[in-house]
Amino acid sequence: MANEAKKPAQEVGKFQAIISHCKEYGFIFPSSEIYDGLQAVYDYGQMGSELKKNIKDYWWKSMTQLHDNIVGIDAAIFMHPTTWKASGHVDNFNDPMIDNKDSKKRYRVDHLIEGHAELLKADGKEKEAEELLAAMDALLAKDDFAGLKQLIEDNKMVCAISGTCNWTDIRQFNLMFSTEFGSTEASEIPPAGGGGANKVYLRPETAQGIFVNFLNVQKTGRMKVPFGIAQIGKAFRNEIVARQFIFRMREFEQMEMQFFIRPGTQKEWYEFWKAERLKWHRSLGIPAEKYRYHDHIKLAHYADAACDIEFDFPMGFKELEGIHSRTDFDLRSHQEYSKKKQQYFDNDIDPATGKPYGNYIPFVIETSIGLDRMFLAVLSQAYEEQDLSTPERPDSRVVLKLPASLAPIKLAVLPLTKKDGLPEVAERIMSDCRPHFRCFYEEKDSIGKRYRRMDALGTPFCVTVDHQTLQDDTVTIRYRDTMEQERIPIEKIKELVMNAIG
RNA sequence: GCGGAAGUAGCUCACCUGGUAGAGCGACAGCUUCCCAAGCUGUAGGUAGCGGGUUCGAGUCCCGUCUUCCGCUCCA
Repeated sequence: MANEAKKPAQEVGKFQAIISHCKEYGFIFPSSEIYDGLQAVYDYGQMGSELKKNIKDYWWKSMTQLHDNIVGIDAAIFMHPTTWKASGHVDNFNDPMIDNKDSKKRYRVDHLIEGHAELLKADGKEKEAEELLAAMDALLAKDDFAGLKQLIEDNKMVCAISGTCNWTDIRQFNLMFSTEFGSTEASEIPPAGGGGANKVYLRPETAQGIFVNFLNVQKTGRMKVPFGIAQIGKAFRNEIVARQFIFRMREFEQMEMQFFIRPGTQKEWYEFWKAERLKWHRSLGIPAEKYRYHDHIKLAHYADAACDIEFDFPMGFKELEGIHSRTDFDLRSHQEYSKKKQQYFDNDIDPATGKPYGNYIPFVIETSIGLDRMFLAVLSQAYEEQDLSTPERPDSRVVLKLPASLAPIKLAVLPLTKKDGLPEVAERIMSDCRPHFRCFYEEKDSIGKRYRRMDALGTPFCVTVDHQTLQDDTVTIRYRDTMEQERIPIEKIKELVMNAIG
């Protein structure tokens, strides 16, 4: 990843301010806060859960409703343990680590040993290098950490920084959280199919729920390639360093879509979804310069092309969404492990041969966006501290310029005073609008104070009922972003808000 | 994981050299106010992160621990 210039202190301050704002106005709370919190876990509050849900709905609708060839599913978080063998998560993401006690530098054990093997080769000791790597593979396969440490010490492998051979014991870094399946602990009952048979994982990505249901959906939905399956759901990953608020959490939510295509067409579909996804982001009205692509050079084990859509967060440009060309890796792997064919029969005529394309394992283009990251992107883009001071007196406001379609509350209904029959009129407006979108009624405090409170929550519209309303059935509508207001008939309110929220 | 800083009311902070906690904002109830916060009255809210030690007495000194933030490291 390209190195970013450090954000100025002002931006760091803005990030802090956003975090505080989130807590103070009921968007996001630290998990289990009364017990000092749980590292890298957060709860969404009364406002945050609305905003989050609106982002979800916006994505879901644009993916499924607006694409005839994409359907949604909601797969379970628990999956058969073999799923994660097939996906490569068990083998590829369980990295034994070792620390040098002098330099405090941490290494992946395999990287350390492979590095040493390279040195041997450079010395012309090809045979020794091969033997070393073979010994490592054998020990890794057995999870023999003591043996691996012995191997490192026997070969006098030293830390590049400290130059010493003073190592800690080897520890395992587990990407996935695991738990016990069944009501009895594993130790009390004999494992059904070998050791650890009762161990299940909390899924580290939602994608596998889609892959294992590929044929279910294709057949029951009579889907024809190319088609997509979308899913929104929780995923869980142990993070080495989990920080930066909701940007990197241990429990997070993904919005993924796997698009199944004819082999050989992956390049064009990859480009298609790359462009399509950026279009989606821009449709929210966020400026284009806040986004950029970042192509991956080093690819994950399942991909033949990958890029991120990065967003200019308060702490710099960071990954928001990934678009990956996953080849047929996942379906092919599931076919091998499950012994169930994961093929699709394509009846379309191949112009090259004049015959149907026939049976094949589809290739896959994945779009995967972090819902929590999207939340943070939307919020940090919307957050603004404004200085409204006049020569007479200082004044300021905090406003969330959220897209109206995403705002937790769409309309505030405010009687100018709480007597003279104004609340009764306001209540009528509430009853009229409540079924259609989220409204908020407030009669306490001065009108200005109420406007500012709504600004802080990102409410795009406030209507105020005053004495003139009693005469001519009009109200003042006040716009959040411009703070301008105008007079409109009561019967126009609903229509105006509905148009704005799409 | 390493280094640095910080943890006192919902928020921002004060209490200097140890004597059983204060302010502003916010919240709530009311008054006032007829269109953009900080007008008036009243009320609620803290065993000073947690544990231990020193002391007649600790928010204040010492040790430990947890959490958060900043930097470095690491990372799919």
